[in-house]
Amino acid sequence: MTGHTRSADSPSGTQSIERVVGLLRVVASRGRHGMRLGDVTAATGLPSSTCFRMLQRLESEGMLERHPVTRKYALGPLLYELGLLARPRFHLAERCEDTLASLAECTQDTVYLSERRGLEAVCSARALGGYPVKALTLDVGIRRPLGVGAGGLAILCALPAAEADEIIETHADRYPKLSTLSADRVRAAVAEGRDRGFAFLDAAVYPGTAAVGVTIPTLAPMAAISVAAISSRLDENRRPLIAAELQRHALLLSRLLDGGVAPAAATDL
Amino acid sequence: MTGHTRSADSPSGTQSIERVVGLLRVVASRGRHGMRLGDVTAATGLPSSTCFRMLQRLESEGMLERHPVTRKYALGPLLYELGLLARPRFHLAERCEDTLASLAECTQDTVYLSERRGLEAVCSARALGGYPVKALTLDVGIRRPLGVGAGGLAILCALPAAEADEIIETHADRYPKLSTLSADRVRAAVAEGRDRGFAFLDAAVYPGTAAVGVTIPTLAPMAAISVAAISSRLDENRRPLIAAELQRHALLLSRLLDGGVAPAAATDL
DNA sequence: GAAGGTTTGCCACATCATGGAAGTCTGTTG
DNA sequence: CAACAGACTTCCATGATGTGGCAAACCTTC
Repeated sequence: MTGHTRSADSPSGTQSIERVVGLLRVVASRGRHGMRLGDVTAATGLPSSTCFRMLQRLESEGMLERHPVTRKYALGPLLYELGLLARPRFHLAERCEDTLASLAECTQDTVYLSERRGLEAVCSARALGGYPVKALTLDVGIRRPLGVGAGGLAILCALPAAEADEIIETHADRYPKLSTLSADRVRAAVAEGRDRGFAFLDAAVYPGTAAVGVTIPTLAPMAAISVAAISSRLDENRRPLIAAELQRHALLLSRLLDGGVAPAAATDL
Repeated sequence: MTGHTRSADSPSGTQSIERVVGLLRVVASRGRHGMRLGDVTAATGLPSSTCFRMLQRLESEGMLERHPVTRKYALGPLLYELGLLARPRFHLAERCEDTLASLAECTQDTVYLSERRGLEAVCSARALGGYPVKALTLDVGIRRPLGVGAGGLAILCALPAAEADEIIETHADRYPKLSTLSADRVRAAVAEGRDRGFAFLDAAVYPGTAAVGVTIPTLAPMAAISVAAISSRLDENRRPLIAAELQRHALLLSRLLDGGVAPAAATDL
């Protein structure tokens, strides 16, 4: 129970569900790569035997799937199928599609849409630019602690300082595991981001890549868009230009969306 | 624990996971309609207090979502997001797309692809024909007991008689809840289907609609395609023609797929 | 206003998950 | 090739954890 610490209140007997969902989220955090048993135990802090048993059962139920040779666990077919039925009524990603594409076209780089989910951000859409060296650091669906990645960082920047700090503190031990970041570096990046007006990270997860992010104004601290590229394409000169373009498009999105506001995202906070 | 009875062996301590997944599957069986608490307790046989607690927690985790006014539970956003990452490597639906479309075009009616998952069939793809009155009895992602629906029925027909009987017996009490069928009627339909060479159901789930189904030869009893329409379009005259067309396309699919065989589907049986 | 369905709470009980430790399988290293 | 280390799997006694029965407050709905 490292990362996914949530609503302090465990209303009543349901530890097991919390754990199950936690496991799924942990596995999801690695995307389609999958994780070995050891990785999972490390990430969750659960004893390996407990972990193994649960993963095993989740696999036999089809929620997970394990590569026979690598022995890595990945999200399974049942989840895919359930997902087909779960398409939310308010589908932010869908409504942003065109704007993201436009941003990708004018920056030539990779554009991401991130939505806040509790203490994490989930990448819910992606658009590719034309530049031949692409920073595909993230797949659609991957969730990471707020602060890892420019989108999540922008969300932190938009949050009340106290809340942001609390979140960073909660994730303190996860940052180093997933990135070159530390709680301190995240705090610093948030502070800089607040001053500057946009979030920026260089080589946070993958060396040689960087990203700029801003929140979507009307969606307050719940959603952000970001542009990722190789570091050389986000140097001091180009960075502000990209940020301006991001802000322009974020504003466009705000207008586009102003009718309906996302009710979904309110999982818990 | 009505329907989703599975692998007799509960290897070890994991009842809770079995239950959780069972709940999700139950909710999924109603598609995006959602179910009230009462429906869920009825479908699972679990005491309402237990059921309520679990559903509540699943909701707070984002796995489920409940309509604030209807109070119906439906699959939640987290499942959608996890589903994005779980797209299986062997994506049968994707490979069948064109063939299904062709079948829809030549029959003018609705075409479904069903895959066996344990004791159920999941609808994994759909193609619409041009005829203006469409039988959209099924959404992609919905899973139902084998025997409800022409696709699942065709799979039963392709199974060894003993196994099919066992499955039907297992579902005996679910059939009446989901359809106008009974275990006996399913058994009869399977027998007829075996003789006839294709599965046929009329007014099984929705009055006035009917469907014809056949399995995909090389995918043995794991996948089927079916055509659904209003009953009047599937009378004694047209039915064999449709069946022939189905068989032709099933054969096409077999050829198309013969390279790779579905390794995934082996959840459990 | 009565009837059904839902939500909360309570609590004794035993089931069920737990996790330490021991066994087995890798594939890695000397 | 042998022996090791690390990761994976199994086993089992223990007690924490979820369970489900009951009943009371609550809403809707008919």
